Amino acid sequence: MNVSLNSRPDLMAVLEDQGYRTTAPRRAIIDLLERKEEGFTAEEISEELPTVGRATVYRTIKLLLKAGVICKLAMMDGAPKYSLSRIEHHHHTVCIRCGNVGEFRAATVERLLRAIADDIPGEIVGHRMEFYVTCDRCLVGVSA
Amino acid sequence: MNVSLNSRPDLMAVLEDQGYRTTAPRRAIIDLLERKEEGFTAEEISEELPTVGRATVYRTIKLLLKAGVICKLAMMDGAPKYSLSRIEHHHHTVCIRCGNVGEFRAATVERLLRAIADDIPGEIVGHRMEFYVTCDRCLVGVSA
DNA sequence: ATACCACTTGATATAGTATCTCATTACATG
DNA sequence: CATGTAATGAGATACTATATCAAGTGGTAT
Repeated sequence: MNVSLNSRPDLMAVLEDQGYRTTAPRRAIIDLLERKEEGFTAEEISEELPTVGRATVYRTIKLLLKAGVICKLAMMDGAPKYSLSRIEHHHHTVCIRCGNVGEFRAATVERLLRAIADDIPGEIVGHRMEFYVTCDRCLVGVSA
Repeated sequence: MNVSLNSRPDLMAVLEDQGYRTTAPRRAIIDLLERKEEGFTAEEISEELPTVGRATVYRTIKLLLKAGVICKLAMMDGAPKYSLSRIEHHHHTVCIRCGNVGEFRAATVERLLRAIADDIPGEIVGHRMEFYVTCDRCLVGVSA
């Protein structure tokens, strides 16, 4: 068995566990996503899979979002982008130059989130946190 | 002089300082915004000012955003909302039930932001942070 | 194998947010 | 108060996403 070759969860299996059927379009979308290492847009997926309807692309993305295996995040200008979730609870860095998405998981953030709950009136049900950066690669590119 | 009656900056004056003209549509929009205590959408403003063109509403909002006197934030589902900036560097709480927007400024957040810069590769140029809550008023309403 | 039927799909229309175009209007300066 | 430029409004357009609904398909029980 080659399961251990890839530590990422099989996205299709995740959907199956939730009772969704394995269909050709979903396979195609998921196969493509699993090869995207650095974030993607819905339109990009749709364009790269001309045989799959746009609605199906958006529907599948939404299923994966609900399952928690991908994240939706916002570029600095608010434009949406998606990213595979590789680690448990994390946040994102987005390069404002090349658009690449990174994940990080800082213990300080976890502590902050707990501490902040006391400062905020009401009951926290979720949060959103993104850091916009110029990534190392782009920093080099600029000076080159 | 009644300047001290209101600690908020005069939004029109802010735009004037940047070289923008004082026009009737801008006055109307800004007068309305200054009475909005809990966040607003662009469409809402447009509907409440039928005599002002939608494009002008969006244009003016964009000017105020650039000037930093209002903030654009995202509801949990990604829907955009705007809010007057009352305090210097702050973040937002958004009630997922009633949509009201709150501001908070936690010292812990400031410390986090500085600490996290070391954990993140590249150069941080901005961030986004929103907390989704059920506000006290809605918590009460639920149990009532 | 095969028939069944609910789940899925794709094409299209539609919704929501926002910007662009460009002829017309109006501000503020001289 | 004439003038030039900034600003406006109406409508077209872009972009992200969802709704609709007839047609197709996957998984299950024969």
